[in-house]
Amino acid sequence: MAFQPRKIEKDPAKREREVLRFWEENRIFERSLENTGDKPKFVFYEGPPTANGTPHFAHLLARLYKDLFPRYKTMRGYYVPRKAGWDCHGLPVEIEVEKELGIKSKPEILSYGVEKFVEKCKESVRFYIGKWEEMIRRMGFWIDLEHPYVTMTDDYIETLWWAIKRIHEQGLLYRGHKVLPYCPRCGTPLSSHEVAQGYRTTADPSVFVLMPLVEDPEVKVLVWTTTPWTLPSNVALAIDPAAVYAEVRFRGERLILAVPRLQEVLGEEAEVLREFRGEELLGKEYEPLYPLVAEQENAYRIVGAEFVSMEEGTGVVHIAPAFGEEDYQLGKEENLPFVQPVDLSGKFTDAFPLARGLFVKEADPLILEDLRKRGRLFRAGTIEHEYPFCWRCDTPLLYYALDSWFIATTAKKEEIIAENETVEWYPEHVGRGRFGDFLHSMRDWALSRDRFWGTPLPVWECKGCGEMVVIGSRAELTERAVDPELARRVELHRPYIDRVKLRCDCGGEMERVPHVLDTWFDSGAMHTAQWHYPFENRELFRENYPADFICEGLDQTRGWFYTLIVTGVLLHGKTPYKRVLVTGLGLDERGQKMSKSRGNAIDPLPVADRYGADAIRWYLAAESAPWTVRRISLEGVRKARAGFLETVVNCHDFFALYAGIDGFDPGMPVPEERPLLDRWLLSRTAQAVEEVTGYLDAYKVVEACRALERYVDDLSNWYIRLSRPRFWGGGWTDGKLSGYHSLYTALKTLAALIAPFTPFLAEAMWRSLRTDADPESVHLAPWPEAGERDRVLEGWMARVRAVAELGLAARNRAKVKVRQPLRRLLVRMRPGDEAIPGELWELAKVELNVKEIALVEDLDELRRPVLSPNFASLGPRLGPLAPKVATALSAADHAALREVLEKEGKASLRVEGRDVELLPTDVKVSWETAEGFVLIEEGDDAVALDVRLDDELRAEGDLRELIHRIQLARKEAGFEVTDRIELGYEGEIAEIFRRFPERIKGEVLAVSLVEGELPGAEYTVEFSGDEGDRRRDERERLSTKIHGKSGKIYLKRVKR
RNA sequence: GGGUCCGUAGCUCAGGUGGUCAGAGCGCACGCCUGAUAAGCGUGAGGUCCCUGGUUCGACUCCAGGCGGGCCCA
Repeated sequence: MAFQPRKIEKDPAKREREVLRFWEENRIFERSLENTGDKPKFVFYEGPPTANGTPHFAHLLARLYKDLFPRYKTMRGYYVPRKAGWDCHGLPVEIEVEKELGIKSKPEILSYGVEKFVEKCKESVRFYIGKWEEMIRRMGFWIDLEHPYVTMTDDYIETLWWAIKRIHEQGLLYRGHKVLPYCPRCGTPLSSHEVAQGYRTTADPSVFVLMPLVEDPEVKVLVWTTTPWTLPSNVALAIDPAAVYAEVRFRGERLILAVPRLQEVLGEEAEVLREFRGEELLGKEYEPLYPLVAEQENAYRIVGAEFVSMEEGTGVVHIAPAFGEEDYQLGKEENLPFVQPVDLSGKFTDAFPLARGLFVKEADPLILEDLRKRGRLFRAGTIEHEYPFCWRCDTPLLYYALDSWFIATTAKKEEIIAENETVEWYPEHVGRGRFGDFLHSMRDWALSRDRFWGTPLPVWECKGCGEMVVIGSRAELTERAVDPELARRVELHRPYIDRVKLRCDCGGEMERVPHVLDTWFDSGAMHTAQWHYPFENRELFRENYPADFICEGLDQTRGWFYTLIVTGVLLHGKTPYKRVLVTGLGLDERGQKMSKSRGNAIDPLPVADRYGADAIRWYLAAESAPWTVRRISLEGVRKARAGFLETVVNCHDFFALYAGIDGFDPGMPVPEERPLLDRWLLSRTAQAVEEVTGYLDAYKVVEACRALERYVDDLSNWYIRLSRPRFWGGGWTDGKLSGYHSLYTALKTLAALIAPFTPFLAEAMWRSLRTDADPESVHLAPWPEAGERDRVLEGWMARVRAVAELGLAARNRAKVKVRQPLRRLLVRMRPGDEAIPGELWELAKVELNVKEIALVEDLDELRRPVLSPNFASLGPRLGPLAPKVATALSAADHAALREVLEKEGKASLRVEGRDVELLPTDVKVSWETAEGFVLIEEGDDAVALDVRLDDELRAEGDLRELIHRIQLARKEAGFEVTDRIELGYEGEIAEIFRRFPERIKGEVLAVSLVEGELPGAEYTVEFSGDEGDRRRDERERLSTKIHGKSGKIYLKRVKR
């Protein structure tokens, strides 16, 4: 097939859909994996999206890097398998289904039917997986969606069971209590984000009670609480051992409380009897309010705790382990008894007869009244504070110790921390700081949930003897099942699995405990469960553990990053990931966190169709570091396209246009001698390859993007801009051929370099540029090797370009159009300038449209200093003489005076017959450039442009203007760039035609010039308008006079 | 309350180890170019580099404190 580059489709949606179709029809992704199967592995783990909502823009962030690096590594010759994954279980899924069914509590689910409910959950999950797949495909994210791991499959669950059993075998699985915010009406604990939704200000009791010390009942410890109903469950008092406490006399009573609380609680009335440190109180016993714990020597004593606050209460905290997280922890540390006279519906049980059957909050008055009667109530009032309510039913939440299963992660804490030290974190501070800190403050993992849709906890218990067994596989289940046939077939979800009973050694029957697993365990164990290890794929697992690279949002610190490393260390003794790239949060344009519930989520698909997935990808990659908080703006996406992407397309299309016209083929011989401009481009291209490669190896995406932007700018605004004339001429020259080869190499390299970032555009370019010898897809191509650099040439070119820019600035200042040729540009020499070849200066000459560039030692001849008096200095020193000095100064020889001042540090000036000493500070120096020059100085660089015109220059200026107009006319007439024309002219402009007939014919592809009207002209322009007037449209500008000359031209295409 | 990140032109953001680093892109204004052309280029205006101290010959850059914002956790 002949080499045939073609212009790139401008509509991004259309372009990208074509590329998607190409990828699909030719199985490019699959083949990129097949081709690299024997290469070293670069292992990637997919953090599974929770399939309970539609993906939005903020989700793209991590996704982008999860695609970019695998693509890059693949091109670098690694094998990068990418198994997709879906996180299917969990409360969010249940809530989504509850909404759909219009129900909102556990009892309602039970009456709806757990089986039907669970089936609804599956349906919901499948629906959202479809939504995610659509987004992933459209954005060009390559991941194996055909063979994902799906956490709700029996195979996946079986591995999780195996994992639980392994953990149990290490003695790390135990049953305990966890205090959770709990809704007694719904019968379920709430997750933290649910609790956060339900906080509001409410009035609660504010109660002070008296706790007499056993050693001296006249002395009473003062204790404060806002939940009187927890007082019956009190088992201890906590104080801060380091704080100062006091015994005071107050209205005849002797009370103990913390000194910092004294004023607020008791006011001025209290008389301090003595002060002492809290530690003195440790171990003292007190008389309980309600002795629900009999004969327990551990209860009703004073203990120390870190959390005791001096901001509220009395500095003595009432401890009820059943009803507070801190209380519970303290209870465990101090081995306190656990008293829970409240059932799961929030009502007092027989254990507390006084309020039996009453809802706890309703029992408050009863308890207070009882305490008052017994003289134990010191004071009772109310307080307004923030308290959480159930977001579904508005019941006040209770902090309640629930029966729960734990993994003793703290037993492996040091090992986990040590493993984390080996992980490369980007940015580093997340690993050391946020994540490191979190590991140090590790608690045991509360593993179980009282819900329906999750991986069932594989623990069976005997109703008879209480024996417990952990099941680690389906085989084991079948072996012990009362009904092996059922066990062999049963789906491992609730409610199905709960029908499986096991035989107990005692002869009794075992039933499964009702819990399901925290969903984080599901995704956290994906490193193993994705392979259904150890039941299958043992080899695959070994080859793919640990991952070289994972990438997720910062919010996964306590989520996936944590659960992965915990399960990894517990199951395999080693971190499951070597390298983590953390992405920041996605905010909307106003800086609000983007989320479905806020209603500010942006759907990526319409944006992709409007600007292109590439534009979104480039915007996200180039805008700022992965881990920064991003305000996501559609305007930014638009600009990414308008800026970088369009420029790349234009560069390519320029090549495609001319290479097509000339029939260039990459197989053509490369000329021996190549212009310096081309050699520069090749060196510059090598530099770009080096930079982008280096940055990507260091996971510096923004820097890589910036390097690409600089390169494309050089390519477009320097190389192509200067090379255009080479491609215009007909026929083949070495220069033209070399130009095509150079540009071709640059573009093809560029296509490869941008492939990980903007895979669609890269592919479109590659498909246009590839030859039969190249891979079909840029994503099957190897990463470019950096060619040889010529740093000397790079330096020269940088210098020449800087001079050209200064020259253009000078033209700008002089308000002389580039179209008007000028005589010369003077350049103040810098060391090394003399070595720069004329060929390079030639480029600047063309760019600046000057006849000559002259290097000179110094530009001072073209300017002279103007000294003006500095009265701030002269005035104070010379007083009335100052104005006279000023007058004398204006008549002096400024150049000479300045030289003396500079050399001697002072000078003398003749003023009214006597000499006055002048100091450098006495004058201000400004410069006046010689007539006819414009001088521009920037840092050490200086140039002077000679802007004087002579007849010859004017005539050439006229010529250039005329040619420009004729070209405009051709375009207006709708001619093709290759069309040859006949040209007629008349009027004042005729003199230009007569003076430069050949140059005009050559430039505008005219085969003949005719003075006078051209018969059969297709297009006519009359130059008659006033040039001074701006703000005209193109057509009007075209028809103004040419440097004051009017006239008329006629154009006609020549039939081929 | 603890941890952590951030606070630089109207907007989005860059600014290794302290000394032309006060920058880029976009926007705006004004020009230029025009055979890449519903593209391209240049110039300009605009900022107490959050505040206050400190270290230093010198701090946007280091230290301390504060203010404001985000996130995680209590």
